[in-house]
Amino acid sequence: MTKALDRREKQRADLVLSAERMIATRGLAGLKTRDLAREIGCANGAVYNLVADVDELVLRVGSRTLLRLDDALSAAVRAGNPSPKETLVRIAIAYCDFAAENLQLWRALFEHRMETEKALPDWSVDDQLQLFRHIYQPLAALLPKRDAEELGITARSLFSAVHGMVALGLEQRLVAVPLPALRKEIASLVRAMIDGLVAQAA
Amino acid sequence: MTKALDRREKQRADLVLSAERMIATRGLAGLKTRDLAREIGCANGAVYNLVADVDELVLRVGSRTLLRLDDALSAAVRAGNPSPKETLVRIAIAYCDFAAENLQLWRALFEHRMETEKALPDWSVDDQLQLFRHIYQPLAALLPKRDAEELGITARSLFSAVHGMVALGLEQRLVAVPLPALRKEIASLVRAMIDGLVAQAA
DNA sequence: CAGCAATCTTGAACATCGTTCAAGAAATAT
DNA sequence: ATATTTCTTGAACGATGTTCAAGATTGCTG
Repeated sequence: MTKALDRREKQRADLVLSAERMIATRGLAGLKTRDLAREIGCANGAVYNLVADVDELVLRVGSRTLLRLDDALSAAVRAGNPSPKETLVRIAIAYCDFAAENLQLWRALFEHRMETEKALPDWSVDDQLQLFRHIYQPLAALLPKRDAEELGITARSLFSAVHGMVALGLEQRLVAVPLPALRKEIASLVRAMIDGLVAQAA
Repeated sequence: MTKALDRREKQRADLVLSAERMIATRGLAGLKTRDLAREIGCANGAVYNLVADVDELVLRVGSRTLLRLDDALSAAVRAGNPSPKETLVRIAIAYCDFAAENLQLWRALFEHRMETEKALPDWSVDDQLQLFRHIYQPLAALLPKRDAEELGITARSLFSAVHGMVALGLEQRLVAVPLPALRKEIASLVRAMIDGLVAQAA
């Protein structure tokens, strides 16, 4: 009994890893159930014994990506002991670097939710909310007058603004921005946003 | 001779309009060639006499959306005669409002480019570059020391940041942000960015 | 260990797409 | 009026996500 379930569990893990590799190399659109089945050595129909549908699979891969992103941001904060302002700049740069290094997986995070209207499972929502905590703490130090709710909103806005710069910056279609230039732009605008916010608060 | 070409031209326009309606009501994923053919009264294969593929169709719809967006931003700038700073805030709010009012069509603008790897036709790229000019002028007034290239980069960064706030803010999945609250957040952060940029320049 | 029941796995089949193309219809030229 | 060119049609193709009845496997019991 447990033997069979263990095997299922292991095969499910294989499936998620295969899906992750496939998205990383061919993009979200390149994820095909038949190819996955071949890679993990089962019939294409068997994929649906491990996972309800591809949506769940993409969500599971997304969860892993968010976890690695969280690690990357944590590492950026941990290095050295800079001012709150420079910590926020580091987080922004780390976000940019992570997106650049994990381009397809990072894109899948945002491309996918657009397609489906189904509600996200709780574990997936939790993953996402965790990201803001990196921003919250340094922001609280910079804006001591703001209450928790205001800080939460501002943290989300800051994150969104940086996300936008990274998203459009890495979109090579329009104007190809070299990565170092993008990093500089982001650092500069993050500093401006913080300076502006602090000045407004005074 | 011209008779047939005229009819083609008219049917092509019908096709684009039908596609626009379909994207607006059902989203980009709800765009189906067979439904389009039925709506404009032709065989499904005939769609490919009017347009090379759905990509081109989506791009044509996108061009119309960008044109309307441009109009909306122009109108926002024209109203009253505010300071450069408040002009930039108005542009940001107008962008947010346009996205909210044209949610599916606006999303299609960014969802689509992610899927295809083909190079965009020139007319489509031109449309996009035009948007930055609204931001460029007030920014130049605020940052007289910067040269044209720096201003262009900063204008793009500002646009990207606002885009990010709108994109994640209208994504109802995570935390539902009421539109008025989103508008306030955007106005506040845009003012902060501008204040910060001006202070840095001094 | 044998036999039975429950469960899992399989791969063929289904529905839905975008896209193509040979054949027939229509328009134009002679 | 006829011939030639052009356009239109809708059936067919190849992919793809998903389902499901039938067969294989596993786990339990005497």
